[in-house]
Amino acid sequence: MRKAPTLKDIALATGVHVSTVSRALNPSLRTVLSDDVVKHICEVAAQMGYRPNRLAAGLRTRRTMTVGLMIPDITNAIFPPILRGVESVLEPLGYASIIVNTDSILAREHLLVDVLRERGVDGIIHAAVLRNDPKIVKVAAEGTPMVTVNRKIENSGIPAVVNDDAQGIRMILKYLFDFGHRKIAHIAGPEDLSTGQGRKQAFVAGARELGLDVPARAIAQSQRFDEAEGRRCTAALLDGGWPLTAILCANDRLALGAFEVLRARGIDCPTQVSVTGFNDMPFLDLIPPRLTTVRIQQFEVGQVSADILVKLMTDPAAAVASETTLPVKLVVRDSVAPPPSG
DNA sequence: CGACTTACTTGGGACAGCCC
DNA sequence: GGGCTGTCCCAAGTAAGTCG
Repeated sequence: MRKAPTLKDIALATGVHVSTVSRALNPSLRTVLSDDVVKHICEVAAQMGYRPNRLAAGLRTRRTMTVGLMIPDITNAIFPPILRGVESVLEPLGYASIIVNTDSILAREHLLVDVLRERGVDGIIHAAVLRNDPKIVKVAAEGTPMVTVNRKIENSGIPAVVNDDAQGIRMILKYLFDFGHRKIAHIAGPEDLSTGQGRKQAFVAGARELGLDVPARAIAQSQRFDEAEGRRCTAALLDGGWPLTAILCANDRLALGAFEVLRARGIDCPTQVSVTGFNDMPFLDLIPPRLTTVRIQQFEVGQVSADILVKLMTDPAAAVASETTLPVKLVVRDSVAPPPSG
Protein backbone atom coordinates (compact mmCIF):
# COMPACT_ATOMS: atom_id res chain seq x y z
CA MET A 1 0.00 0.00 0.00
CA ARG A 2 1.29 3.44 -0.93
CA LYS A 3 1.99 5.93 1.79
CA ALA A 4 -0.63 8.65 2.20
CA PRO A 5 0.43 11.94 0.57
CA THR A 6 1.63 14.72 2.88
CA LEU A 7 1.91 18.46 2.48
CA LYS A 8 5.45 17.87 1.26
CA ASP A 9 4.22 15.66 -1.58
CA ILE A 10 1.70 18.28 -2.66
CA ALA A 11 4.43 20.92 -2.50
CA LEU A 12 6.68 18.77 -4.66
CA ALA A 13 3.89 18.14 -7.16
CA THR A 14 2.83 21.79 -7.38
CA GLY A 15 6.26 23.39 -7.19
CA VAL A 16 5.43 25.68 -4.24
CA HIS A 17 6.61 25.67 -0.68
CA VAL A 18 5.18 23.37 1.96
CA SER A 19 3.96 26.35 3.96
CA THR A 20 2.14 27.66 0.93
CA VAL A 21 0.35 24.36 0.53
CA SER A 22 -0.56 24.40 4.20
CA ARG A 23 -2.08 27.84 3.82
CA ALA A 24 -3.86 27.02 0.58
CA LEU A 25 -5.62 24.09 2.22
CA ASN A 26 -6.63 26.09 5.28
CA PRO A 27 -9.75 28.17 4.52
CA SER A 28 -8.93 30.83 7.10
CA LEU A 29 -5.35 31.28 5.92
CA ARG A 30 -5.71 30.96 2.19
CA THR A 31 -6.90 34.55 1.90
CA VAL A 32 -3.30 35.76 1.69
CA LEU A 33 -2.70 33.67 -1.43
CA SER A 34 -3.73 34.35 -4.97
CA ASP A 35 -6.86 32.56 -6.14
CA ASP A 36 -4.97 30.78 -8.92
CA VAL A 37 -2.44 29.27 -6.53
CA VAL A 38 -5.14 28.14 -4.10
CA LYS A 39 -7.18 26.60 -6.90
CA HIS A 40 -4.23 24.74 -8.36
CA ILE A 41 -3.06 23.39 -4.99
CA CYS A 42 -6.54 22.28 -3.99
CA GLU A 43 -7.00 20.47 -7.28
CA VAL A 44 -3.70 18.62 -7.00
CA ALA A 45 -4.38 17.77 -3.35
CA ALA A 46 -7.80 16.36 -4.21
CA GLN A 47 -6.36 14.43 -7.13
CA MET A 48 -3.67 12.90 -4.92
CA GLY A 49 -6.24 12.03 -2.27
CA TYR A 50 -4.64 14.22 0.36
CA ARG A 51 -6.07 14.08 3.90
CA PRO A 52 -4.46 16.20 6.61
CA ASN A 53 -2.64 14.37 9.38
CA ARG A 54 -4.24 15.73 12.58
CA LEU A 55 -1.63 14.06 14.73
CA ALA A 56 1.11 15.98 12.98
CA ALA A 57 -0.81 19.25 13.12
CA GLY A 58 -1.24 18.68 16.83
CA LEU A 59 2.51 18.77 17.30
CA ARG A 60 2.50 22.43 16.51
CA THR A 61 -0.94 23.48 17.70
CA ARG A 62 -0.99 21.23 20.75
CA ARG A 63 -4.52 20.33 19.83
CA THR A 64 -5.71 16.98 18.52
CA MET A 65 -9.21 18.05 17.50
CA THR A 66 -10.58 15.08 19.41
CA VAL A 67 -13.04 15.12 22.29
CA GLY A 68 -13.68 12.33 24.76
CA LEU A 69 -17.29 11.38 25.49
CA MET A 70 -17.73 9.33 28.63
CA ILE A 71 -21.00 7.52 29.11
CA PRO A 72 -21.94 5.19 31.95
CA ASP A 73 -23.86 2.56 30.03
CA ILE A 74 -23.81 2.14 26.30
CA THR A 75 -26.93 -0.03 26.40
CA ASN A 76 -29.01 2.80 27.82
CA ALA A 77 -31.09 4.22 24.97
CA ILE A 78 -31.04 7.67 26.52
CA PHE A 79 -27.48 8.31 25.37
CA PRO A 80 -27.63 8.13 21.55
CA PRO A 81 -29.75 11.30 21.29
CA ILE A 82 -27.41 13.08 23.71
CA LEU A 83 -24.39 12.04 21.65
CA ARG A 84 -26.12 13.27 18.53
CA GLY A 85 -26.61 16.63 20.16
CA VAL A 86 -22.94 16.74 21.07
CA GLU A 87 -21.84 15.78 17.58
CA SER A 88 -24.16 18.31 15.97
CA VAL A 89 -21.91 20.95 17.49
CA LEU A 90 -18.49 19.32 17.38
CA GLU A 91 -18.47 17.75 13.94
CA PRO A 92 -18.93 20.96 11.91
CA LEU A 93 -16.02 22.44 13.85
CA GLY A 94 -13.76 19.60 12.80
CA TYR A 95 -13.70 17.67 16.05
CA ALA A 96 -13.85 13.88 16.19
CA SER A 97 -15.32 12.09 19.19
CA ILE A 98 -13.88 9.19 21.13
CA ILE A 99 -16.74 7.50 22.96
CA VAL A 100 -15.92 5.41 26.01
CA ASN A 101 -18.21 3.37 28.22
CA THR A 102 -17.49 3.25 31.93
CA ASP A 103 -20.07 0.58 32.82
CA SER A 104 -20.62 2.72 35.92
CA ILE A 105 -17.49 1.22 37.47
CA LEU A 106 -15.36 3.80 39.24
CA ALA A 107 -12.01 2.12 38.53
CA ARG A 108 -12.92 1.83 34.88
CA GLU A 109 -13.99 5.46 34.75
CA HIS A 110 -10.66 6.57 36.19
CA LEU A 111 -8.73 4.36 33.79
CA LEU A 112 -10.69 5.72 30.81
CA VAL A 113 -10.11 9.32 31.83
CA ASP A 114 -6.40 8.62 31.75
CA VAL A 115 -6.70 6.80 28.43
CA LEU A 116 -8.44 9.85 26.95
CA ARG A 117 -5.77 12.15 28.35
CA GLU A 118 -3.02 9.96 26.94
CA ARG A 119 -4.70 10.31 23.57
CA GLY A 120 -4.42 14.04 24.04
CA VAL A 121 -8.12 14.86 23.77
CA ASP A 122 -8.80 18.60 23.74
CA GLY A 123 -11.69 18.20 26.15
CA ILE A 124 -14.04 15.76 27.82
CA ILE A 125 -17.82 15.60 27.98
CA HIS A 126 -18.58 13.46 30.98
CA ALA A 127 -22.02 11.88 31.28
CA ALA A 128 -20.95 9.31 33.85
CA VAL A 129 -19.75 11.27 36.87
CA LEU A 130 -20.42 10.31 40.43
CA ARG A 131 -21.65 12.93 42.88
CA ASN A 132 -18.29 12.91 44.58
CA ASP A 133 -15.15 12.12 42.64
CA PRO A 134 -11.89 13.87 43.60
CA LYS A 135 -9.97 12.30 40.73
CA ILE A 136 -12.21 13.86 38.10
CA VAL A 137 -12.14 17.21 39.87
CA LYS A 138 -8.35 17.02 39.85
CA VAL A 139 -8.22 16.23 36.13
CA ALA A 140 -10.38 19.26 35.39
CA ALA A 141 -8.37 21.46 37.74
CA GLU A 142 -5.18 20.40 35.98
CA GLY A 143 -6.45 22.00 32.83
CA THR A 144 -8.45 19.44 30.86
CA PRO A 145 -11.55 21.30 29.68
CA MET A 146 -14.52 19.34 30.96
CA VAL A 147 -18.31 19.56 31.07
CA THR A 148 -20.59 17.13 32.85
CA VAL A 149 -23.91 16.18 31.30
CA ASN A 150 -27.10 15.07 33.05
CA ARG A 151 -25.14 14.74 36.26
CA LYS A 152 -22.86 16.99 38.27
CA ILE A 153 -20.20 17.05 40.92
CA GLU A 154 -21.30 19.65 43.44
CA ASN A 155 -18.96 22.59 44.07
CA SER A 156 -16.37 21.12 41.75
CA GLY A 157 -15.96 24.07 39.43
CA ILE A 158 -16.78 21.75 36.53
CA PRO A 159 -19.57 23.25 34.39
CA ALA A 160 -22.63 21.02 34.38
CA VAL A 161 -25.55 20.81 32.00
CA VAL A 162 -28.41 19.17 33.83
CA ASN A 163 -32.15 18.70 33.66
CA ASP A 164 -34.64 20.24 36.04
CA ASP A 165 -35.02 17.03 38.04
CA ALA A 166 -36.79 18.72 40.94
CA GLN A 167 -39.39 20.23 38.64
CA GLY A 168 -39.89 16.94 36.81
CA ILE A 169 -40.45 14.96 40.00
CA ARG A 170 -42.82 17.63 41.31
CA MET A 171 -44.87 17.56 38.11
CA ILE A 172 -45.25 13.81 37.98
CA LEU A 173 -45.97 13.60 41.69
CA LYS A 174 -48.70 16.19 41.29
CA TYR A 175 -50.02 14.28 38.29
CA LEU A 176 -50.35 11.11 40.38
CA PHE A 177 -51.84 13.08 43.24
CA ASP A 178 -54.50 14.59 40.98
CA PHE A 179 -55.53 11.08 39.94
CA GLY A 180 -56.27 10.40 43.61
CA HIS A 181 -53.08 8.55 44.58
CA ARG A 182 -52.11 9.02 48.22
CA LYS A 183 -49.85 5.99 48.69
CA ILE A 184 -47.06 6.73 46.26
CA ALA A 185 -43.86 4.71 46.55
CA HIS A 186 -40.51 5.73 45.10
CA ILE A 187 -37.75 3.67 43.54
CA ALA A 188 -34.80 5.95 44.12
CA GLY A 189 -31.80 6.17 41.84
CA PRO A 190 -28.28 5.41 43.11
CA GLU A 191 -27.26 7.60 46.02
CA ASP A 192 -23.81 8.25 44.57
CA LEU A 193 -25.30 9.97 41.49
CA SER A 194 -26.54 13.54 41.57
CA THR A 195 -29.64 12.47 39.64
CA GLY A 196 -30.49 9.67 42.05
CA GLN A 197 -29.95 11.87 45.07
CA GLY A 198 -31.66 14.95 43.62
CA ARG A 199 -34.77 13.12 42.47
CA LYS A 200 -35.15 11.37 45.80
CA GLN A 201 -34.89 14.64 47.68
CA ALA A 202 -37.42 16.19 45.32
CA PHE A 203 -39.75 13.26 45.87
CA VAL A 204 -39.58 13.53 49.66
CA ALA A 205 -40.00 17.31 49.60
CA GLY A 206 -42.80 17.18 47.05
CA ALA A 207 -44.70 14.46 48.90
CA ARG A 208 -44.47 16.49 52.10
CA GLU A 209 -45.84 19.57 50.33
CA LEU A 210 -48.81 17.52 49.17
CA GLY A 211 -49.33 16.25 52.67
CA LEU A 212 -48.53 12.64 51.76
CA ASP A 213 -47.27 10.09 54.21
CA VAL A 214 -43.88 8.71 53.16
CA PRO A 215 -42.75 6.00 55.55
CA ALA A 216 -39.29 4.46 55.10
CA ARG A 217 -40.73 1.37 53.44
CA ALA A 218 -42.28 3.58 50.73
CA ILE A 219 -38.83 4.19 49.31
CA ALA A 220 -36.70 1.48 47.72
CA GLN A 221 -33.10 2.37 47.14
CA SER A 222 -31.60 1.09 43.88
CA GLN A 223 -27.88 0.65 43.31
CA ARG A 224 -27.99 1.10 39.55
CA PHE A 225 -30.30 2.66 36.99
CA ASP A 226 -31.27 -0.59 35.31
CA GLU A 227 -34.12 -3.08 34.89
CA ALA A 228 -32.66 -5.64 37.30
CA GLU A 229 -32.62 -3.09 40.10
CA GLY A 230 -36.11 -2.01 39.09
CA ARG A 231 -37.27 -5.61 39.55
CA ARG A 232 -35.51 -6.02 42.87
CA CYS A 233 -36.83 -2.75 44.27
CA THR A 234 -40.38 -3.36 43.06
CA ALA A 235 -40.39 -6.78 44.70
CA ALA A 236 -39.09 -5.21 47.91
CA LEU A 237 -41.82 -2.56 47.85
CA LEU A 238 -44.59 -5.10 47.22
CA ASP A 239 -43.25 -7.44 49.88
CA GLY A 240 -42.86 -4.56 52.35
CA GLY A 241 -46.54 -4.61 53.09
CA TRP A 242 -47.19 -0.92 52.50
CA PRO A 243 -50.43 -0.57 50.51
CA LEU A 244 -49.01 1.45 47.63
CA THR A 245 -51.12 2.44 44.65
CA ALA A 246 -48.41 4.00 42.52
CA ILE A 247 -44.66 3.66 42.01
CA LEU A 248 -42.74 6.75 40.96
CA CYS A 249 -39.46 5.50 39.50
CA ALA A 250 -36.33 7.64 39.31
CA ASN A 251 -35.83 6.63 35.70
CA ASP A 252 -37.42 4.70 32.85
CA ARG A 253 -35.32 1.57 33.14
CA LEU A 254 -36.30 1.13 36.78
CA ALA A 255 -39.90 1.49 35.62
CA LEU A 256 -39.44 -1.20 32.98
CA GLY A 257 -38.20 -3.49 35.75
CA ALA A 258 -41.30 -2.59 37.78
CA PHE A 259 -43.52 -3.52 34.82
CA GLU A 260 -41.94 -6.98 34.70
CA VAL A 261 -42.55 -7.75 38.37
CA LEU A 262 -46.11 -6.46 38.30
CA ARG A 263 -46.83 -8.55 35.24
CA ALA A 264 -45.23 -11.63 36.82
CA ARG A 265 -47.38 -11.24 39.93
CA GLY A 266 -50.58 -10.70 37.99
CA ILE A 267 -50.92 -7.08 39.12
CA ASP A 268 -52.34 -4.91 36.38
CA CYS A 269 -50.73 -1.61 35.47
CA PRO A 270 -52.31 0.88 35.55
CA THR A 271 -55.67 -0.28 37.00
CA GLN A 272 -54.15 -1.79 40.15
CA VAL A 273 -50.80 -0.02 40.39
CA SER A 274 -49.70 3.05 38.43
CA VAL A 275 -46.06 3.41 37.38
CA THR A 276 -44.10 6.44 36.16
CA GLY A 277 -40.59 6.91 34.80
CA PHE A 278 -38.10 9.66 34.11
CA ASN A 279 -36.06 10.58 30.99
CA ASP A 280 -38.43 9.43 28.23
CA MET A 281 -35.87 7.27 26.52
CA PRO A 282 -36.54 6.18 22.91
CA PHE A 283 -39.01 3.35 22.16
CA LEU A 284 -40.99 3.71 25.41
CA ASP A 285 -44.06 4.60 23.40
CA LEU A 286 -43.88 1.18 21.71
CA ILE A 287 -43.94 -0.98 24.86
CA PRO A 288 -47.33 -1.53 26.52
CA PRO A 289 -48.44 -0.16 28.86
CA ARG A 290 -46.86 2.94 27.36
CA LEU A 291 -44.97 4.62 30.17
CA THR A 292 -45.99 8.00 31.52
CA THR A 293 -42.75 9.80 32.21
CA VAL A 294 -40.79 13.04 32.30
CA ARG A 295 -39.06 14.02 29.10
CA ILE A 296 -35.61 15.49 29.33
CA GLN A 297 -34.30 17.40 26.33
CA GLN A 298 -31.83 14.76 25.28
CA PHE A 299 -30.52 16.30 22.08
CA GLU A 300 -30.39 19.80 23.55
CA VAL A 301 -28.55 18.72 26.67
CA GLY A 302 -25.81 17.31 24.43
CA GLN A 303 -25.82 20.38 22.24
CA VAL A 304 -25.53 22.84 25.12
CA SER A 305 -22.76 20.87 26.80
CA ALA A 306 -20.77 20.78 23.57
CA ASP A 307 -21.23 24.52 23.13
CA ILE A 308 -19.78 25.10 26.58
CA LEU A 309 -16.92 22.68 25.99
CA VAL A 310 -15.99 24.41 22.74
CA LYS A 311 -15.82 27.71 24.61
CA LEU A 312 -13.52 26.19 27.21
CA MET A 313 -11.31 24.50 24.62
CA THR A 314 -10.98 27.70 22.64
CA ASP A 315 -10.32 29.85 25.69
CA PRO A 316 -9.57 28.12 28.99
CA ALA A 317 -10.28 31.39 30.80
CA ALA A 318 -13.70 31.78 29.19
CA ALA A 319 -16.51 32.60 31.57
CA VAL A 320 -19.13 29.84 31.39
CA ALA A 321 -22.14 29.09 33.55
CA SER A 322 -21.24 26.72 36.38
CA GLU A 323 -24.62 25.06 35.94
CA THR A 324 -27.14 25.14 33.12
CA THR A 325 -30.53 23.64 33.86
CA LEU A 326 -32.82 22.67 31.01
CA PRO A 327 -36.58 22.46 31.53
CA VAL A 328 -38.37 19.12 31.43
CA LYS A 329 -41.84 18.12 30.30
CA LEU A 330 -44.48 15.69 31.50
CA VAL A 331 -45.28 13.03 28.90
CA VAL A 332 -48.67 11.48 29.55
CA ARG A 333 -49.22 7.94 28.26
CA ASP A 334 -50.99 4.89 29.60
CA SER A 335 -49.27 3.78 32.82
CA VAL A 336 -51.24 5.94 35.24
CA ALA A 337 -54.89 5.49 36.23
CA PRO A 338 -56.90 6.33 39.34
CA PRO A 339 -56.12 4.05 42.30
CA PRO A 340 -58.45 1.07 42.71
CA SER A 341 -61.43 2.08 44.88
CA GLY A 342 -61.96 0.51 48.26
C1' DC B 1 28.98 -3.40 29.18
C1' DG B 2 25.67 -0.48 31.12
C1' DA B 3 24.28 4.23 32.00
C1' DC B 4 23.51 8.34 30.26
C1' DT B 5 23.34 12.07 26.67
C1' DT B 6 22.50 13.85 22.28
C1' DA B 7 20.61 14.13 17.80
C1' DC B 8 17.26 12.87 14.80
C1' DT B 9 12.59 11.73 13.44
C1' DT B 10 7.61 12.77 12.07
C1' DG B 11 3.84 16.48 9.41
C1' DG B 12 2.35 20.69 9.68
C1' DG B 13 1.59 25.62 11.89
C1' DA B 14 3.43 30.28 13.30
C1' DC B 15 5.93 33.95 12.18
C1' DA B 16 9.55 36.89 10.36
C1' DG B 17 11.12 38.47 6.42
C1' DC B 18 12.43 38.32 1.40
C1' DC B 19 11.57 39.75 -3.39
C1' DC B 20 9.39 41.18 -7.50
C1' DG C 1 2.66 45.51 -0.38
C1' DG C 2 0.99 41.28 -2.24
C1' DG C 3 2.66 36.78 -2.70
C1' DC C 4 5.43 33.71 -1.18
C1' DT C 5 9.66 31.38 1.32
C1' DG C 6 12.55 29.87 5.03
C1' DT C 7 13.19 28.76 9.64
C1' DC C 8 11.91 27.39 13.89
C1' DC C 9 9.00 24.87 16.69
C1' DC C 10 6.11 21.16 18.67
C1' DA C 11 6.31 15.84 21.69
C1' DA C 12 8.44 12.10 22.61
C1' DG C 13 10.22 7.78 21.00
C1' DT C 14 14.37 5.85 18.99
C1' DA C 15 18.93 5.28 17.52
C1' DA C 16 23.45 6.65 17.72
C1' DG C 17 27.15 8.43 20.35
C1' DT C 18 29.85 9.12 24.61
C1' DC C 19 31.69 8.05 28.91
C1' DG C 20 33.17 5.71 33.09
